[in-house]
Amino acid sequence: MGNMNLSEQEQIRRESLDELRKLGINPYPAAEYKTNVFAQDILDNYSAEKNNYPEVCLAGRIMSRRIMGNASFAELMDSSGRIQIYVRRDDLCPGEDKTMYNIVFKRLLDIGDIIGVKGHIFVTQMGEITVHVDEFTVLCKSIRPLPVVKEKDGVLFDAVTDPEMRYRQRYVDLIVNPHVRDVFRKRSQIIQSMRELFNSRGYLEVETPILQPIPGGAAARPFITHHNSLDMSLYLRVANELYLKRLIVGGFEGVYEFAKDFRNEGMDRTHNPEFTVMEIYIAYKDYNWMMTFTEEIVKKASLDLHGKTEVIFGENIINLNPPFKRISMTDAIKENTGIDISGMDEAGLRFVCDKLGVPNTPSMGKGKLIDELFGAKCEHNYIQPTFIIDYPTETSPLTKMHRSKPGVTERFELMINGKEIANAYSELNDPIDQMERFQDQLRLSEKGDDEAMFIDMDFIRALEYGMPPTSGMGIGIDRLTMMLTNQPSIQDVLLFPQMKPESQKSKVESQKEEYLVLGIPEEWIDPLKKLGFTTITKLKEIEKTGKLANDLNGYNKKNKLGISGLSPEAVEKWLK
RNA sequence: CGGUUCGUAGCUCAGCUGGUAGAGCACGUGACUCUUAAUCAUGGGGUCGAGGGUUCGAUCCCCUCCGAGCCGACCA
Repeated sequence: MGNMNLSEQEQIRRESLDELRKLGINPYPAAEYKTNVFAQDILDNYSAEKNNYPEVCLAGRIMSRRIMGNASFAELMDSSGRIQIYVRRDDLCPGEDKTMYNIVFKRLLDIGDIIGVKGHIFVTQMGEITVHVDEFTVLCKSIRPLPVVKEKDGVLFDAVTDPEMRYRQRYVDLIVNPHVRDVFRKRSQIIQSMRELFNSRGYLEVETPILQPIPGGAAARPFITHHNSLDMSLYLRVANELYLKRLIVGGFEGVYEFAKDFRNEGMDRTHNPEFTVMEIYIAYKDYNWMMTFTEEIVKKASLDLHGKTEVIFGENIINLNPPFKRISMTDAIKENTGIDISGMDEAGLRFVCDKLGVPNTPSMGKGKLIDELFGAKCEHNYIQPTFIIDYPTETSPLTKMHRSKPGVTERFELMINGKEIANAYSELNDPIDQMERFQDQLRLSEKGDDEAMFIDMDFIRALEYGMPPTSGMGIGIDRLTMMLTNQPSIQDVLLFPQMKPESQKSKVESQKEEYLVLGIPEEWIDPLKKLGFTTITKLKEIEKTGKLANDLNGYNKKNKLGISGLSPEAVEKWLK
């Protein structure tokens, strides 16, 4: 008896699994399978004259099959790519016993199965480099049918594009959409490129706490968790900034961390609750130096990835060749709105916001209003890389005051494609100023700003011992990857983007006897279950017996079951 | 959180004014020793996202819920 919950194809594959075992073939062998080549190597380097691949051994997943009488073709996909294989019955089975071809290869293997093959290379009449298989080994039987994607002349047929399937079952996405694997290889290359640069400068890669007693370093709603033995709340970090600066206090010249941060905010095309940021802090530097360094980081990443500094993003071509434009926030607002806000007080700024239709609330102070203005009217216009510099003091509580301009701080954000990619400061190292800024944040919080920062007294204590002048920078790895791989959604650069859980269907079913007891004829039990009445409880809930009789008769007719018809009265008796 | 579109076979999708669903691929069986979106013949496969309402009858109309996408709000 097959399992009711399995599809026909799944049942057939499980039967194949059993048959393999009966033939003495372990469908999930334990032993190492030694390969000596990847598919792409062969395709790139094979030469018929040199016969440079006399004996190959490779392993991969069967992606397509073209079965003929006594010889077949299939495609094998390994981590490098796909290669065609050719299996001929009399080569595979030189003796009398043709089981391995006739039964195992033709009948028991399926698309999705993983096998290893040994053989030699030849070129078909159609000119395709192909592995002529002398021997194959079953390495893993797949019992769930894989979506079949076909391709001709570069055009895909039946490609899996449903985002829900792609993100929930990323493993399937990675199997059937090779370009997806490529995006994640590039993501890794970007991180590698940055790490190489930092290490070559002698900066130290470190790890700092993810579970923090105070969620400092950024203004964002945190996730809260609980530590049982300490019996205290802990927060998942929203940033690692304050810990990295403690390490600069401790005497390291430069420290960096590729960090997962967590923010309990909304999700959209550029936001995921957990995301990756690279933060770096370097002693004796300022934000001007850091701008140049940031240019170098971005340029190198692009060169390492593409060999050039121009990248295509959507409809735009972005030029990542330094120097990038630098413009102060005030000038940016002037450039985009024609309004010069320099020297304006809170009331003046609020008037400007209202005039331009920028939403604002009474709890917003000067800095916040400027920020809103920039976010609503300017940010999206900076497609080419642009450093926006000199942010208002109020919204930059960890940043040093500007050396000459009053009311602003030495801070920059790098905008590319209208989105923030990086954020950096000349770090505030005056402990008394820092304490006052924290207290300002506390006052904002009391005024109703739920994004204001917490006060971290231990961080103040560290600054009191003295932190050298330092510049720090954080760069959003997800967004940088999006930009460099031309992906419009953050979900496309995260292997496992956050999703709501799938609802689990209950699989409880009533037994046959329970139906019989009610006087339901045996032949009607299956139709009842098929119509959704998998439990007696569900059946008892029905009120219109006429409809049920109608449904059952309809099912009988449709499926040509040949059961004699039911009257509504008979059905009514079951449910009395 | 609001607006909007969507959810049908393993996959990609049709489905008319409401009458219990079709195709291609995939799968089963048979044929075929260079195929490649293999081909030819033939067959099976569906609680039409879940629940409720209207109706003699709902994949279709109405309501609620679940999940997804897009747009907006929020997220400096």
